[in-house]
Amino acid sequence: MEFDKDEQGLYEFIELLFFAYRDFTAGPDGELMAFGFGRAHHRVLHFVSRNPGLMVAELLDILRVSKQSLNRVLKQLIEEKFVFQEQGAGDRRRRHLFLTAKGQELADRLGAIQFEQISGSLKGFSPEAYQNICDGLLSLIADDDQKEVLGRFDEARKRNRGSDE
Amino acid sequence: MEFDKDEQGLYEFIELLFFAYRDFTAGPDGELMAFGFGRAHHRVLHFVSRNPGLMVAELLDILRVSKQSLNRVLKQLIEEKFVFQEQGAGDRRRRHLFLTAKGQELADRLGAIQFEQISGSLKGFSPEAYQNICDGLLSLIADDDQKEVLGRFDEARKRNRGSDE
DNA sequence: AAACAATGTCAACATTGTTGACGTATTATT
DNA sequence: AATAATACGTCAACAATGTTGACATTGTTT
Repeated sequence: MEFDKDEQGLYEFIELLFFAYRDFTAGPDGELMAFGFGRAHHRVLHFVSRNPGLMVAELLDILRVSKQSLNRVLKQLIEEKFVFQEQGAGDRRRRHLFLTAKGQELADRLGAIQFEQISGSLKGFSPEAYQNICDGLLSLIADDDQKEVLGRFDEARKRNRGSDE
Repeated sequence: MEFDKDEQGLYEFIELLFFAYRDFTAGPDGELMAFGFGRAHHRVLHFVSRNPGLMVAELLDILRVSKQSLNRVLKQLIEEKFVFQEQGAGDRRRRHLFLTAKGQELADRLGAIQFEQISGSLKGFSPEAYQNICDGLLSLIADDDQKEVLGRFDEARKRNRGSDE
């Protein structure tokens, strides 16, 4: 049996996604503006925080923006010492990205804001319902990208195994 | 019983929402570019299509942008005859927005692209799981806005009752 | 008449995206 | 060793979309 795909319902789904994303991303804006940063900076902080040692090329693939566009915000984050680079051990062309203590602190603060939003919104949902939501969002991601996303989830979980629990 | 709110899971949720929105909104871009339009134009076409007779002030509240920003794209859509205005019957200061035949055609084409994306992604989900996803997205919307969103859903359903079925 | 409301408009500017061209290390290939 | 390819950085110009501030128009309310 399948979900009900009447036109009304699909239009409502589109709008729900729009409004949810609108309200969800608006949360950390205040904190970011205090540093003269925007959402582009937030995205970099987030993904470097979650994937320490991330290469520029990988970040470009995640964000799907041009390297010039990324470089503009990355440069600021490096100059202002929120992010630093390390030359690759094997291949020294590669630059691995990490957060400084200052960068990690900001990333964590932004994460905490979003944690509260999500927790507040989804409290009252059963684990099964929550799992359905996650599965649904994953399915909305382009097929080719789903593996990459899940792969990074695994790596992050491996990385944080033992240190958190 | 509640959903599992460990840090890993919440970070993953944030990223799922980011990637889902990224891939979902990218779909209609090609079609839009053919007309020299962008996502801002798409949003106007979508909400006017769904809420014929919508006023400018309401559209501003939906999109959460400045009137100057909205006016720029709205002006183009009106000049190029995708949208037209009608003076309010009671209060003649108000401008009610409607799509022309050309505008409706484009809006429908963009809608069809997104319908396919969603249907393709969510086929295989049970109606219950689908309902969980919709409920979850709704909950992510700011409390004050949820009523407005649901109110417009109701109006749209009333408007289309009888004409579709 | 005066105040208020809904909309439109002009101008200046910020953020974030784009493309094109070029430079610099570093690594891989021939 | 020479050449090509890779990973990254950078300069410049430009486009889309957001912002604020100021002001005009028109219509409604008091």
